[in-house]
Amino acid sequence: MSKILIVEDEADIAELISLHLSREGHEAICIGNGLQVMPAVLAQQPELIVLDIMLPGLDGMQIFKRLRADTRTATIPVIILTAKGQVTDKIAGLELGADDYLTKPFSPRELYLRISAVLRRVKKVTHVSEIQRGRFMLDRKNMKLFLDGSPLDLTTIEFKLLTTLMENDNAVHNRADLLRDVWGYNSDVATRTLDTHIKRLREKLGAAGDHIVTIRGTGFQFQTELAAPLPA
Amino acid sequence: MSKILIVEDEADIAELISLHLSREGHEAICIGNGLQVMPAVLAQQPELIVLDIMLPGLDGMQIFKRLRADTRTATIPVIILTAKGQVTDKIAGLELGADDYLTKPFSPRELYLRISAVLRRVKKVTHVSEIQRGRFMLDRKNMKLFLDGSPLDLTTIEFKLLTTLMENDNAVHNRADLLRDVWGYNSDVATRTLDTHIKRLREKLGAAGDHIVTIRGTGFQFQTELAAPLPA
DNA sequence: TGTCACGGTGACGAATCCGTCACATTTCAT
DNA sequence: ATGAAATGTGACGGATTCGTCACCGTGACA
Repeated sequence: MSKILIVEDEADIAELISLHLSREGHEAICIGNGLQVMPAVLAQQPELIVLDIMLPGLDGMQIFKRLRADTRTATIPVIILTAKGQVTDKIAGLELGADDYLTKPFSPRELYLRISAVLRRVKKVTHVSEIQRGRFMLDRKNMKLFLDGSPLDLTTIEFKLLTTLMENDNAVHNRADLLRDVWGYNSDVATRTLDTHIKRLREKLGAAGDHIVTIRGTGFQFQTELAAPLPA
Repeated sequence: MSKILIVEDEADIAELISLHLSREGHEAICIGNGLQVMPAVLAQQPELIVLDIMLPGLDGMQIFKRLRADTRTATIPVIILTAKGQVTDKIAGLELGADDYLTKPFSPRELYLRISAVLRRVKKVTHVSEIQRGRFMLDRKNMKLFLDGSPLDLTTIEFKLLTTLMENDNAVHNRADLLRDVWGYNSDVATRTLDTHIKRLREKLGAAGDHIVTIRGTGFQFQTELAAPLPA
């Protein structure tokens, strides 16, 4: 969850991006490309700026330069949007100062991924390809799961579901979130499908399936450390 | 130059390996197969472990499992040595977690080559879940490929194959390496299966399939930037 | 130019995967 | 205790995936 400022003149594009980002859990603020950008940045203190650089007017480049020149804003990461075919030397030179850039048309999903990448880089949160949770080890790179050191085959969906649960272990994942994270938001899969896959996962995990806990009325949870059963 | 820990009971073999490795510019440390392995690993922090798994006693397997179970050592690549004819189910199950294995007798040269291969592979591991290569963007986390910003569905194997090629783009991947990296060592898939999947990949990539280049007699290569066709 | 090995391609059958449904079981509020 | 809602479970069929094979095209080399 990060606050992101979108500087974009085309209202529909801005809205599309904004919608997508908020759906992914970010806070998106949109403003047009103009003189009011700097004040907005100072007021909002966004963690990242998406800047559409309208090349004809070069306004975007001016803004970008000013952002970099001002001590208060110089460290805010910027992702630059530019129309296709305008990846000129001007951009190429400028790009060195930007954290990333994207040419239109692009998918909102891709922008989101770039944003995630930049934020992760900036926050210095290294993304590890293996995640360890108690007896479990998830090897994302090879799509393998190890339980107590021995490998276990999962299907694509099972792996993704378990990964989602384990990334935030001991947290409650509600059904809607899980469906969105695993299947994507526009998927029309039935909510019961989730139950089926949970069941299949538990089956494959054997006794360790206990780690997947049902939160009735809400969703599911991966408990790395199981609560000890109460003594009788 | 990498620090390599050799766990081997037979002193002459250990010495042979050690000698050869140091001659090739590595730092080799030898210890016997026993309880002191884990402490040694933690103390030395080797970049790779060569583990002789004395099957009769199963000690090696215990050690290997412990290595994989411990967060501090789970990511250290391990090459397993085993006597010929002991490639049993036990090994087969275990092998999935190892990075490579070699049956005795073997030539020091071969071991060195395997070590180099593993180190090369491991060191190239980007801890970023998205990798960008020209017009392509691989999203490992979501197993998606973006071509010029639009998403493209790949199957598990296709994704893994392409990932392997793209991680070391512009390098030649020979058939044996690809088969091992994508399918695992013990897989008995025919070499032609690789061709079929290459074909399927190219198909899905459409015109951009050109980026997958055949190196006749050797293997395949992913070229991020295509060489411009010579003018007539 | 002819030969042959290597890689490209289309097809096919088996296996797996996956979404859905119906029914069973559990949980919770009343 | 009872009924409704949520979840567990087994089964089914369609879709996808995958490995293999036979045949074809092509490049390398003599």
